[in-house]
Amino acid sequence: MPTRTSAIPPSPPTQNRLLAALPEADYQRLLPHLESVALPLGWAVYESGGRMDHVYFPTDGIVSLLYVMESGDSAEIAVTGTEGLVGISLFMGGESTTSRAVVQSEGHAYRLPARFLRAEFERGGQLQHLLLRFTQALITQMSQTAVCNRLHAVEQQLCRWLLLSLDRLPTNELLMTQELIANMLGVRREGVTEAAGKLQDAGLIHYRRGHITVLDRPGVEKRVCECYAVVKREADRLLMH
Amino acid sequence: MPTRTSAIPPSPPTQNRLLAALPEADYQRLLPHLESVALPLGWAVYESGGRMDHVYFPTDGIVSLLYVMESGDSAEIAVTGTEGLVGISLFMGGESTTSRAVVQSEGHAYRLPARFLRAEFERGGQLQHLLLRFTQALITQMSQTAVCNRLHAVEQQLCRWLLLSLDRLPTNELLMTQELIANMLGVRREGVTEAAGKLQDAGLIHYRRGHITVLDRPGVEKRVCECYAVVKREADRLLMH
DNA sequence: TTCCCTATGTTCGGTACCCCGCATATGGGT
DNA sequence: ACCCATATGCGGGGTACCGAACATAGGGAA
Repeated sequence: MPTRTSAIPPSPPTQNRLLAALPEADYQRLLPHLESVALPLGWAVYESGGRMDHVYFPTDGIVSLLYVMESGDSAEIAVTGTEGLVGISLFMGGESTTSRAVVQSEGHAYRLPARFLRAEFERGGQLQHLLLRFTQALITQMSQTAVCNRLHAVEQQLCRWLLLSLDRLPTNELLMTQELIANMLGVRREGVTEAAGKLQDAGLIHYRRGHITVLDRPGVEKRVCECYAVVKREADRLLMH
Repeated sequence: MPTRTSAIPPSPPTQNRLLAALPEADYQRLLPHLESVALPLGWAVYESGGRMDHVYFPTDGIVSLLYVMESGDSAEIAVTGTEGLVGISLFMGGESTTSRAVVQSEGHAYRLPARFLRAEFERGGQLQHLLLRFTQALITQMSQTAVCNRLHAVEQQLCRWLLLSLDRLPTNELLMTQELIANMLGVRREGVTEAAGKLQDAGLIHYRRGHITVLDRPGVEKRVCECYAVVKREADRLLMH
């Protein structure tokens, strides 16, 4: 998994919005320490409770934060793409988290050694500011996931998931099986099949064996619960630079 | 609601574990700016999206963070007591959050003006460190709430809720109606009645009109899902001073 | 003490989702 | 071009929870 090279070519660090928002001086200080890495589909950027040596700033692709129960059941907690980073516990002070980070859509990232990030964070400037605001956006996403999991139907959650994914991709096509989506949403695969079938019947999406294409985004937005808008609006507010 | 004084007498600031963990110099600097306030049952410490002027460090009582949907349905996202504070968005940089903070069990807090907290946070010392570690513990709690809401039965969630509340109270008795618990858990009141009935039949708890007493805590711990232990362990790890 | 508000108990039908098993078919690899 | 791993479709039976409506009873206020 880690050796295979990705089909998508690497991008400059500034394609990550956090890195792009840094003042030039800060950016130049980080630059020599940024290492380009591929994010192959399915790769676990970090495991639950595991030691973390780097933070990852994606320049494309999507990383899911999810929790895996003892039983093997899992559920997604939040997603990150180019708007953020993976590894907040390194500057939050915990060194590890209870969740797992898995590449949901392949891409690339620039990674920074933990001690270096911490040193920069301690300076307390714009980088710290940006990282904390991103963390708050992530908190909003987690909160809304909790609420949505409790109160909304699978079909609405699928819509939310599709839109959150689309927001982090250059195309309107996702490479993703219904089985994997089920793992993310924490429901049975058949539940996803049924919900996706309804959306397809309504002409909103089209899917075939591991590919999902959103044909009518406004239509999906009409079916999604308010959770999507809450997360989106808050992310825009907090990450607007 | 805000004018009624609480039945419980105030406590020194150091009864809040974050304040107690501060180095003496930092604590002395904060002390003149700490203002004692009552946390009456049901009071909204802050509203969703509302302006926040203070952070609150509880010395007793419990504050719930919850989200209220457009429909009026609500669900709890996390709880805080003496181990933490209410108002993380003030130092995270967002100034407001999408959730609401409500006093679930009456008590007291010391509050600190926002600008003062920010100034102290910018110093980057132990206070910053403590606040960020607490925030990560809160993130763990939110994540686990999301997972638990998706995968576990109401009875298990009730057990989790009872234990998280007990951990923040000096007694084993909660003043709380089933209706309010239902709002927290995001389920119908009848669902709580049924789950609580089972626990009472098993001799684990006893309840009467707005009072719940946990008689057999180990018994409740045997019925709870793993979510409680995950949250507890992570909180202990992160907040151990 | 009495009254009445409100917390709790109970029931009924409906539905969304689960669990299990198996059928079908797609499309990448050889 | 073929094969086969695997993605998707479909069914039946079960259960947990919902929604609404109503009965009962506890206990604070007068």
